[in-house]
Amino acid sequence: MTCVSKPRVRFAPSPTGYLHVGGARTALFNWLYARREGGTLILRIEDTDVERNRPELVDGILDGLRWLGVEWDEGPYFQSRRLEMYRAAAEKLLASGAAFPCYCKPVQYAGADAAIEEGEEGAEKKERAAVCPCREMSAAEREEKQRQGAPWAVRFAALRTGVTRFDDAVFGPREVQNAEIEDFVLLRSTGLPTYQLSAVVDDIDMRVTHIIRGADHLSNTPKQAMLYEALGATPPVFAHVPLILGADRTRLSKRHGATSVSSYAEEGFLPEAFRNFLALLGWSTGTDEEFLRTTELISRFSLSGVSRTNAIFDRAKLEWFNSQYLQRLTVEELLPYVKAELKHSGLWHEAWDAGEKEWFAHTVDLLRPRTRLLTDFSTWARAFFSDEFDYDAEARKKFWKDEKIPALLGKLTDALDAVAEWNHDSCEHALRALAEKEGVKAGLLINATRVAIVGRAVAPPLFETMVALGKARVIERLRRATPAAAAQ
RNA sequence: GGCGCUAUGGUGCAACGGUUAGCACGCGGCCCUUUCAAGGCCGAAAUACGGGUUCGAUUCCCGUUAGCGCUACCA
Repeated sequence: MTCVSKPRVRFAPSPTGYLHVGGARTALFNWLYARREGGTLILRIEDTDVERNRPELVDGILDGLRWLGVEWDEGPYFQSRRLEMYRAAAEKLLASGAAFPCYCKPVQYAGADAAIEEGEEGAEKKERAAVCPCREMSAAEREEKQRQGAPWAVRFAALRTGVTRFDDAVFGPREVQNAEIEDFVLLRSTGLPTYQLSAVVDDIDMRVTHIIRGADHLSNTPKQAMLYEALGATPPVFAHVPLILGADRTRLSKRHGATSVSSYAEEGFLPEAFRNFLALLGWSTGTDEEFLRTTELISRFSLSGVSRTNAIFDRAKLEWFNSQYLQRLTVEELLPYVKAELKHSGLWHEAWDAGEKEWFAHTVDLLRPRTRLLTDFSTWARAFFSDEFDYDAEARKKFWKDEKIPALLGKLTDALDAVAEWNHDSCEHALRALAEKEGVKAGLLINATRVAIVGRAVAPPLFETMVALGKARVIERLRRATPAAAAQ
């Protein structure tokens, strides 16, 4: 038996924006793989683009990962603090002839294609020869350029013949004609490395064994394979995962609404539900199973189950997963999330963590079958946690329509006030007896009462609601609602 | 433009040469019912197109089309 060393994987975001769902899914796959294989997850911040880099966003990305439950074992490392390494690598390549100094002007790119399509004046995409002219420059010419102090970058001398191969755990063995690969830049004229260089140097230095990343990097992987070769290192296993697209099949962006992980946290999604949903975007167990808790996700995860087709982010399904978790978690598991939600909306009372702990757990349990998002606890279920709530206009219109309602509510108040032992059955008995005596259907009174005590048409079954609220509250709210009903 | 990847209902996934093409979300209907959910049952809905290979193609090969990606001194 050969002893296979534990895999080392990494998630390497660049701080040019928040943590979006695509990055989150990549991070999740890396984490699942590391946990499944008993390996190590490294977090690396790729902040080598001084133009687009926004250091203040790093904390947000870290927070997003923490919320997601993706825990890294090493890092975060910052590429901006490892610049010497990249320079040394570039010099090594320069010395070996695998790279050369380039004095060309940077080619215009940003938005060039789009600008041309829009018929923009003067927009022109400049074509660069696959082989940079500087590559053939004589030593004398170079000296001349150096003496003039011309800015220069380090460019990789891509192989011109033959093929470059690498294996992808998802897409299979790949083979690319070297003639297709251009002389790409390794070190900018500013001395900062490009992605190609810094990623490879770091992955070698950090002994990364599996690179699990978005399929947008698939086309550039041959370049990196060449770099590994030139640097005298063995390439790791590559595993490119399909991209996540918006409903219009284009790459997810701000236009598609919420795309940041933090926005889902704020909207009231449970991290575990989000993980379950995200894991199934581009991966499956190979069976029909879908409801997979995190421990199952970890034990079932495998690179061979990763799909090769881009997936569209379906919010409706995410919401379904959330409602499932809201219902299937144990109350104990759910409580901390509800507590955080109520705290966030200013409805939290410390007593619910002390003397009224049981009441709180019971109420959450009562409410949860009707919740889809955590925020439901502080929006439609507000009346269970606060005396300050309003009467929903639609609900009043629908259930306080009958002119007998105000009188009935008044009589019900008296009947309930007379109830000695406040429980489900005594409340039900009092209400049904009144309905029968008044010759109205119980449903009429039930629905009107629900609106009166919680302000809306949607709530758990009435008598359970009454017990949860307690006698004093119910009586007080009925007295408050009766005139409002009369005004209806 | 060049190079590459992909292609099963509206969406996410199954079926990895032989199934009445399965599951889930969403959608429609019914049941349950005290509102609204949840739950149960039923239903509509797919192998992009054209050629091969094969006794037999969703599955293998080629082409077309479409989508996406890369083609930057972005990552």
